[in-house]
Amino acid sequence: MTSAPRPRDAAATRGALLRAARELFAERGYDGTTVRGVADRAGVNQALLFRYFGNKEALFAEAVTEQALAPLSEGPPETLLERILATMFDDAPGSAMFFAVLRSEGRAAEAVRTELGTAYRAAFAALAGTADPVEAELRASLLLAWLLGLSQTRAEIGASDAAVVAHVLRGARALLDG
Amino acid sequence: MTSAPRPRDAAATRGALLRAARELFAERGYDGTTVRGVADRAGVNQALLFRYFGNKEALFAEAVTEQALAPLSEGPPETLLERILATMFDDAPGSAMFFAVLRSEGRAAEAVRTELGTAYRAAFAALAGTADPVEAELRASLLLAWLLGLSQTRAEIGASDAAVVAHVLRGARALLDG
DNA sequence: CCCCGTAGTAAGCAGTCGCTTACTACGCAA
DNA sequence: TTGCGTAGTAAGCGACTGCTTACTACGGGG
Repeated sequence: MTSAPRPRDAAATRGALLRAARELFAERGYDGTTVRGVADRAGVNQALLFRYFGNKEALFAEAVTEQALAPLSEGPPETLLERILATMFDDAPGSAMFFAVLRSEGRAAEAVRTELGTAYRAAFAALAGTADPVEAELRASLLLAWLLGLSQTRAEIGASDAAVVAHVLRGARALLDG
Repeated sequence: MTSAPRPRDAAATRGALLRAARELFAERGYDGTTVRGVADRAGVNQALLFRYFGNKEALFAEAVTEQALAPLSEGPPETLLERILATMFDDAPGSAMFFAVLRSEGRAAEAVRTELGTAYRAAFAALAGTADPVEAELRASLLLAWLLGLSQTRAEIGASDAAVVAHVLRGARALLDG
């Protein structure tokens, strides 16, 4: 019952590891994700994970950063919030990547976290209805906090996704406009 | 350099463990807190922690539940939000107990988390400006999510606490009133 | 055909986790 | 004074963590 060895395809193996890592990091955050878990889900020997990525932290950065930044450049800034909310209530594996990063505590994921946080804060600040940049950034920070909290309590909100999205959109608009 | 043995005072030892546990759980959440860390901070042998509380989960429940529910009965409902925000930006150790609970992931802390979440959701729902109970609970859930997110990103919000509190109070009012 | 770079594997190391066990020693009651 | 319940201690168990090492075996270039 010993499984057949993996085909010798380094690129495919790397890709499988990245995909598995995205799913698990999104699901459980940094600390809650295990390198053994990633390797198992990818069907890849654990040692290969370290050969290709060096360590868990580097795997996290590579697996997560690009995809988490994607919504920023995937459409017009005015629809950023809608698109984020859509991925948040999307059940596709690894879709809520952005939130997995923010949720990941510990020093390990901190670099990625501040990078992401800064980028999104700037994007939201640009949407704020004020000329004062300090005020704009504050409003953006508050919105970011809200999104983070929503992503974490989403399972316990006993309302339809559509209703939640509608409320959040309205509240966010009010928040950004002061 | 062996330290003197602890005086034989079970109640004091138990109390020291509870205090240390509250500080660490508030600081690092459930998973991030170690029973060894709690025992060390309390200056108590690790085995005593298990004698008095059974296991980590029971220690968490006993240390945290009562204190986290305190704001609900400490003043009039209309000032609940103000009081929560005050403790959130209070630097006293273990003051943000409520948020430590919500932040703690994993099945272990789940019982306490849902208990707390339910209680606070009900309290906020009662403050909502709508007769529809479903709508009220939805607004309460969204507010709860916001508070959770704020407690986690508070360190990265580069504005004065007073400004944040003012914004949140205003936003929360708008959210609850629809 | 053989050699060697490299993809893949199996096993295990050191450290940490929650938790347990076996023990010492204090202090009150008989 | 002796006995016993219990507060406190030291050590370690098994499981799990991130990571490493020593190895096998595939496959293209000389």
